[in-house]
Amino acid sequence: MRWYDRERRDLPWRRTRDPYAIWVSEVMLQQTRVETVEPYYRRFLERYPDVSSLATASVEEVLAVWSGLGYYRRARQLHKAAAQIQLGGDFPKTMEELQKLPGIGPYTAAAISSIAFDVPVAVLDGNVERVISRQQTLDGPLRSAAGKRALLAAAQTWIDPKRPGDSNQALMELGATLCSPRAPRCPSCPVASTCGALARGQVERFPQRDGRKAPVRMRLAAVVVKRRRRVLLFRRSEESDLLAGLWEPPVVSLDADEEMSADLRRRYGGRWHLDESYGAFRHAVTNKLLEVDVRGGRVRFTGTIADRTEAGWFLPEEIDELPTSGLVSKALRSRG
DNA sequence: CAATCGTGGAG
DNA sequence: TCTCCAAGATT
Repeated sequence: MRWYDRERRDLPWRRTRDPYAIWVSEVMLQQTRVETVEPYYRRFLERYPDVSSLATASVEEVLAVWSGLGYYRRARQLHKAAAQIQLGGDFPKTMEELQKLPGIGPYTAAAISSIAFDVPVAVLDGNVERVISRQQTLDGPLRSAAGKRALLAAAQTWIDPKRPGDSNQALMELGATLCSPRAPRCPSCPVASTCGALARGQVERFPQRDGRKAPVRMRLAAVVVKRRRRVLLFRRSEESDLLAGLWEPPVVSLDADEEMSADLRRRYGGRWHLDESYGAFRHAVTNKLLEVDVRGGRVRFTGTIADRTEAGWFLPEEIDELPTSGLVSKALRSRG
């Protein structure tokens, strides 16, 4: 705690104890770095300063403000939960109440509960997992339920009942700034003298890495079509597993040839041209549309335009108000 | 339990 | 350029 009081970063969500603000920050911080979250947090709270303003906004607008932050389900759930909170009256305080809200799991519930309401419950996030597993030399299967329980129990012993929120944040701060996954700064660590992994000279071996599946690589080309300052965008279907409901320019897979059956490739080849009306590519000869369905990394051909999503032409300043992915919002904003 | 959801920075 | 993975939740 002495180390934290001395070294803690001055972050916007550490300047408030408003449960709503803490909640927003915690959801944004899920799997997302502090530096990335900061500007989004400021913008979000400016636009939606309280539960009521968020609850009455449209999902579309909330998604637009969220554009570029990723994991868009979080924005939908935040919006949905705001409505639930407003109906319930008081802001939920306990782990149990908080976890009933969409988008709030064990970590976020403990974080809000301890930081905003002084409830002495430990959080278990990636940082705490790493710090504890190193300090206690817990090399077991961290992914298992039993492993999580052991870590949580250990984390709980670090909680200062007088300052639950700060002790949680201290552990996370340690993991984020010194006890990093790679190249940890052990010489500066306040608990170095008690660290089991350091004593063994095996800090970077903790926690045990889990075998990760190789990602599917896709080469995609986004085509920016401009006509009198306006840019062509189309809207992904709400049912899409990926970037559902978000706007984007026409996108085609550069690996389409590999996905095409040998037969189709022989007969139709790659003579596609952009169909501006539908934001897809139409084959020069067959008049078929090339629809890019990113689900499963597969490209499909469709013969109809019936299931095309909405399309439109937008001015650069209008794009800010649309729900888009980071690729679109950042690229189009910076390059017009 | 394991897969899935976006994006960006560090090493 | 490439790998790893971050203040996780959900199914």
